[in-house]
Amino acid sequence: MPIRSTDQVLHKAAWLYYTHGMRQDEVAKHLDISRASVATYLRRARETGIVNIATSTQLFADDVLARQLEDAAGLKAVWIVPEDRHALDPTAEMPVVAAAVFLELIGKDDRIGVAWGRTVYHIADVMPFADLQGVTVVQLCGNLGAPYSYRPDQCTTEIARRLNAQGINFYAPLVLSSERLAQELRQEPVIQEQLATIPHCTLALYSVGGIEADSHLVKCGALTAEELRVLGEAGAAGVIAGQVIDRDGQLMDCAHNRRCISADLDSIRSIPKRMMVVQEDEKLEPLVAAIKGGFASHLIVTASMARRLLERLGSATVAAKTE
Amino acid sequence: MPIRSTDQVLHKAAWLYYTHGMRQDEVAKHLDISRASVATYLRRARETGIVNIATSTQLFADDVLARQLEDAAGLKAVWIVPEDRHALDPTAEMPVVAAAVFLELIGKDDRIGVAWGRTVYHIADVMPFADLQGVTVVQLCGNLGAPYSYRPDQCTTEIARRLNAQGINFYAPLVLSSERLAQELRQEPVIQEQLATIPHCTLALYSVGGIEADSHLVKCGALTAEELRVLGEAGAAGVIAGQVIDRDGQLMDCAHNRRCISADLDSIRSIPKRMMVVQEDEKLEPLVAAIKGGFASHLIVTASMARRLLERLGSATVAAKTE
DNA sequence: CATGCTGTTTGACTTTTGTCAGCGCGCATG
DNA sequence: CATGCGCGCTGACAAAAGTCAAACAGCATG
Repeated sequence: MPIRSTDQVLHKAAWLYYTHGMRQDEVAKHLDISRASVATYLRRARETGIVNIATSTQLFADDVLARQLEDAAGLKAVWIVPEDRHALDPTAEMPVVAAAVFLELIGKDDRIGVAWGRTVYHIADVMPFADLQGVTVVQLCGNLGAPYSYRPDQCTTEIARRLNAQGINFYAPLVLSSERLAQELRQEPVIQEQLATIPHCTLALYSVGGIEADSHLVKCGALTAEELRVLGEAGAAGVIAGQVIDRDGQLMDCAHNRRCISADLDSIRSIPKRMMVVQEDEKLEPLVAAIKGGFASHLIVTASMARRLLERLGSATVAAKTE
Repeated sequence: MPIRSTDQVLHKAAWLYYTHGMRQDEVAKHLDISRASVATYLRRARETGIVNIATSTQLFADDVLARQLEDAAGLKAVWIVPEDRHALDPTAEMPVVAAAVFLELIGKDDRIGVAWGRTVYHIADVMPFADLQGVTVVQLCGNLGAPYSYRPDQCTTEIARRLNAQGINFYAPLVLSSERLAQELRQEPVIQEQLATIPHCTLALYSVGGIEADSHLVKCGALTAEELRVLGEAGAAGVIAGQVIDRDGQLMDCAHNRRCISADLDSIRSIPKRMMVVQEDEKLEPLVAAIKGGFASHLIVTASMARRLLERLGSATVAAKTE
């Protein structure tokens, strides 16, 4: 991206207006341009992330339910998207909340792992622009197209672009047709090096996939509905970064997983902040598995999902809580 | 601070207006209140930090001088406050820049050490309000009043208040009249525990003090001008968190330091992000000492100071030069 | 139970900001 | 060297946001 001479004046206008609280006409006088130009500059500054306007996500974290869920599931923080009738559409709201929380969780010079799926795609789509030079966004899983979404590499790239951060992709398919080929590809230095950096991430962003016939993996052609059904009978409960996990959140020992090029599950688990976002009501069981598997430290769900999850976990970990 | 019922509606108004981009009258309709109230709420939301409007400090980091200084002094990042005639008053500007940079450097759940001095006081004074629950602000040095400034504990408290963070103080004088008493006080559990948490800080904010007759320590009565003059002759070059350091940034072996209750210098050095802000033109030598001593990783200075520092460090590889 | 105090809400008014057609300048092109 | 094209700047107007006095509600107090 070329450095435009206007960037400097954009910055300066934004600084005087937002940080010093000058009025637009004062800024205009100071910079010796028309006020109309100042207005234009300020809009551009907001659009490009030179100026960042963030609303605290406290609103969504301020909930007894959130506290209870944190305790019951051993999570670091939970955000709840309300669903009462005069609230906004929760499905549309969730990615917005997720994007805001995500931005709050990012620190300077963080390395962030981004996985893939419908949810992540929607989050990328509403991600505000910011000026986070020094941040690196890395791709957590191999590539695969889907009718309605970006590919994983595009997802990573889009988020990096909006944050003005560095995006690091790797170009391998998510699934290969043979285990041998997958193994060999994983050994390739260019792939191996990339995967080796994942444990250095400080933050991960993903959802958990379901294992129904219309799940993301099936829609994208990574697996057939039939294959997934069989896996389900064998104990599969959800999908993390393209890999199938069982009800305890452990990697399934199956052909699909062996043919997959993606972040190693233990690497993901070792990332300090693991931000999981779940939109769909049907994903209770996958989410339970993901939590058991240690894939979430920060969780964003709807109120109804939170209640069901709490109930589900309450009976699962009866011994853990008193009072 | 009591939780007011209005906080919730404040949050909601801010969310709809800033995150969803609704107009004030739309928000008013949505919340069933008058537009004038929405305007009031939004101002309060900004004032209390529920909404955070931050301008990238890139403007001040985008400078060849900054890059050169980073290389020459081995610093992680440098911000330069310009001094050209049609810029704002650099003395007034520096604390504003420092506060903005400081906010950018803070991550969720960080522990921040704050020292004391005129500069830190000015920074606290222009610190924007933010909603950083989870952040902890700790006091780096013992207490001492000064005519024009807060005490160290008030400085810490003020910054914590503005960030909506937790402030942790310790109540001991900065200097005691006898070394024995200082030593005994340092052993006190309540003090010792506090000092022990300092190496867990992720970010420190301070300046470096000078050793002239009108330096901060003298003005506050911690030392007489004469005592400081003698220390200067013995090789003192600056002051870090109340403690006198020599030209290499090492703790001076002197009575004052032994009578001081403050963060151990090695603890300070072990903090990953050490943000040093220097306003005064006369502080070149103290700053050189502080940099040699490893007390800065992030530096904020004026353009002229940056130039002099660069020159000084260029020839610094030779021997120390007295003036 | 009236009284004064404090803090919130609102309608009406003022100020500030957003927008957009049109102008002017630089630059490539015939 | 004239011509036309693209782009950024501006003036004037419309829209939105800020402000304030007055009304009001809650609450402690004489």
